Amino acid sequence: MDLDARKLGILKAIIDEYIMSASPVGSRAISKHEEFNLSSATIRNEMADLEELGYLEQPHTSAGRVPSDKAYRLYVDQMMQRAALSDDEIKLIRAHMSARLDEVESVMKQTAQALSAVTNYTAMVMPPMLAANRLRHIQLVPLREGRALVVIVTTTGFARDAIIRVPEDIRTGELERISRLLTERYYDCRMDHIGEMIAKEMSGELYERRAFLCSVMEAVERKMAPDSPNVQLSGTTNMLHYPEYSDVNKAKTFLAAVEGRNMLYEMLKRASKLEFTITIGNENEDEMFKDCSIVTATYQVGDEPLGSFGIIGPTRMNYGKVISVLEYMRRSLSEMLSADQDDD
Amino acid sequence: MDLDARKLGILKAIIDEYIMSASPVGSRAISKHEEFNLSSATIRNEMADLEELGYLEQPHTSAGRVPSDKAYRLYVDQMMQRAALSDDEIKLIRAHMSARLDEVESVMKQTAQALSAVTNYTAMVMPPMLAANRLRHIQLVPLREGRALVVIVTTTGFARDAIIRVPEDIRTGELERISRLLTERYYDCRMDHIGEMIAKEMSGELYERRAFLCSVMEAVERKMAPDSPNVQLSGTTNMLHYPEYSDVNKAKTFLAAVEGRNMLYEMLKRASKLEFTITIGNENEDEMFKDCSIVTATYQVGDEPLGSFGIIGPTRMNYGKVISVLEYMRRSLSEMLSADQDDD
DNA sequence: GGTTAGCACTCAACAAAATAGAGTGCTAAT
DNA sequence: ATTAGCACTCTATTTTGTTGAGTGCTAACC
Repeated sequence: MDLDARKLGILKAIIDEYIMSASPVGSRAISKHEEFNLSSATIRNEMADLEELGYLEQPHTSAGRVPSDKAYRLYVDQMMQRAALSDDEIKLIRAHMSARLDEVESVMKQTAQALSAVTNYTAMVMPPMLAANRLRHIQLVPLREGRALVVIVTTTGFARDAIIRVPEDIRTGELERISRLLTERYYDCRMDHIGEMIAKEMSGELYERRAFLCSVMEAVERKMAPDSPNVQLSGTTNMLHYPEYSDVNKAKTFLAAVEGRNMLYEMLKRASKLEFTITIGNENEDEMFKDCSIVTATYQVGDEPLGSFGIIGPTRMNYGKVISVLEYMRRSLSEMLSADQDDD
Repeated sequence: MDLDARKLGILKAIIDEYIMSASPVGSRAISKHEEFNLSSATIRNEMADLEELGYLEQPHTSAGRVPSDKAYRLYVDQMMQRAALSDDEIKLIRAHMSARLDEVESVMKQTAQALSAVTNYTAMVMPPMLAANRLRHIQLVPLREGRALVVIVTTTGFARDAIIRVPEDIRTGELERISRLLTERYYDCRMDHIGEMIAKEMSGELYERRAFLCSVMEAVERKMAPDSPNVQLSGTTNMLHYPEYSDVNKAKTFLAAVEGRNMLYEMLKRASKLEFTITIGNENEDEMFKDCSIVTATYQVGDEPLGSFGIIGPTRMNYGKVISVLEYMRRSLSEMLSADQDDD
């Protein structure tokens, strides 16, 4: 007994139906599909086979069938068709993204909002990893005694700042000189290489201040790396619409898992190595997400992946739509970041 | 019939009991309090009176009584005693605040987390309004054609940046000169006065660039103002622990209201004019929060209020504890911001 | 007068029993 | 290979009964 075309068709019909309705699909419902033109009894036999093959599950005898994770995997890999975005959906996304986008953080926020609004699932967006960006400007600003603010600007217009300690023997004037020297020397260098380069620096004024400069770069690097609390979340409560979460406890568990953000951050970081990922139910390592599916995409400038973003929903998720939306967003986000970041 | 001492005592007992148990309080439960030494029948009579006076409500005949918003108001104004923080609670707060606090945003985040962890309600923290801060340094950094990044640092060590448009006729060198001029001229001026001052500027190089400088200051001012998405939220899911929200729909409504943040932001902004505010149930203008109570406090540097933060919980909230916690946080936050913001 | 015991009454909450309906698996006929 | 038919299973829903906490009122009590 193997998966012939008819079984595949029936399986797809069941999955499509279940994604819509969220309740077990019976043989009668499928037998009504005209393209099969089979009686419910025949469908029943096929369903029994599909169950034996591990693609369907029965919540209890006398209930319809529910697709297994294995079935969703097959569906995603082979049978699913992408759902092109409707004009309304594109309009909805545009509406969310139309506000001023002069700051990366707000782009991330709006992206998350747009994603959750179109899909009705939970969206997460990881801010760009700036390691591959290049230095444009570095400025040390003296504050009160023994403290200074370091501001870094990259060629793509991202700025980060951090408060640092300044050794006693550095006078105010020198900070300005160091700023100029650093900017000059490391202009257009990859951010993640500068620290190393300074450590190796062998000559001139910079050499003498090496220890201080290393502490500066350490602070900067800490700020360049996106960290878990910076993951933008939106639509966490969307999940409460779905019958899967009509039980308050399930909802609580989900929301708590998501609120922590750490897991999500780890997942997104891992996912940023691939253009797209789809992880279904049990494929998720994390116990909390065993009955969720997570779809992610990566955004980039040129060939350099900057970060990733994704959707969390029930395994019974509208994969076709979600993937289309992510694809659309991936493109527009990448465009937005590599082209202008206008201020109005 | 008026509120004599005995009625007041009974009312307080009922409120205290209801805050603990969340279920309607019956006459027998109160008659067991030794300090009254009255039979349940007498209590029943008193309860009937209290109901007539509007302090108690009955979910249905044959259920106990539940305090009304009016009762909570009386309780908060006159009968409540503050609950001093236990050592454990202080330890818990410290644990949340001990991580590196080199960035204001992370202080806000941690404050929110600490608040929600100690109180088990939902916490919100509004970032500081920097209007009253004074300028330390301003730097214009050229990016690609026609764009620059402006970075502002205040005496208290806050930094903000924004991308701005630069007119064609300004050469790169001039940006540097303008930076120096601005820093020199407006050093130690209140942030919210600089824009005005520039507009009035009548002489020298700055006069010629007035239009450009105004656009710079406009961008800066936009960034200085905290906005609704920057309100830090924590413990939104805490509410799901309480029986008030065991119904998924109630939970959904609450979470949706809170996720928007706009309302919260508006409330916090209004509240930042007062040291403390307590708003109970119906006193909340917003329909969504008609069965919540909101307690806020303001943090400041010197006499200047910077922003405020607060707790949202069921009207049946442990007011004494919440107020103590907010008082503690208000003090430590104000200290933290006016003293050092160390980087380690 | 205030206080209290006593009692009939109310009502939500829970549990047990009855019913309906959707769906299955199997068998025998086509 | 397909299908009609039927007995069977099991959940979900409705119905009915039961319990217990709590009330309001009255009449007795101090």
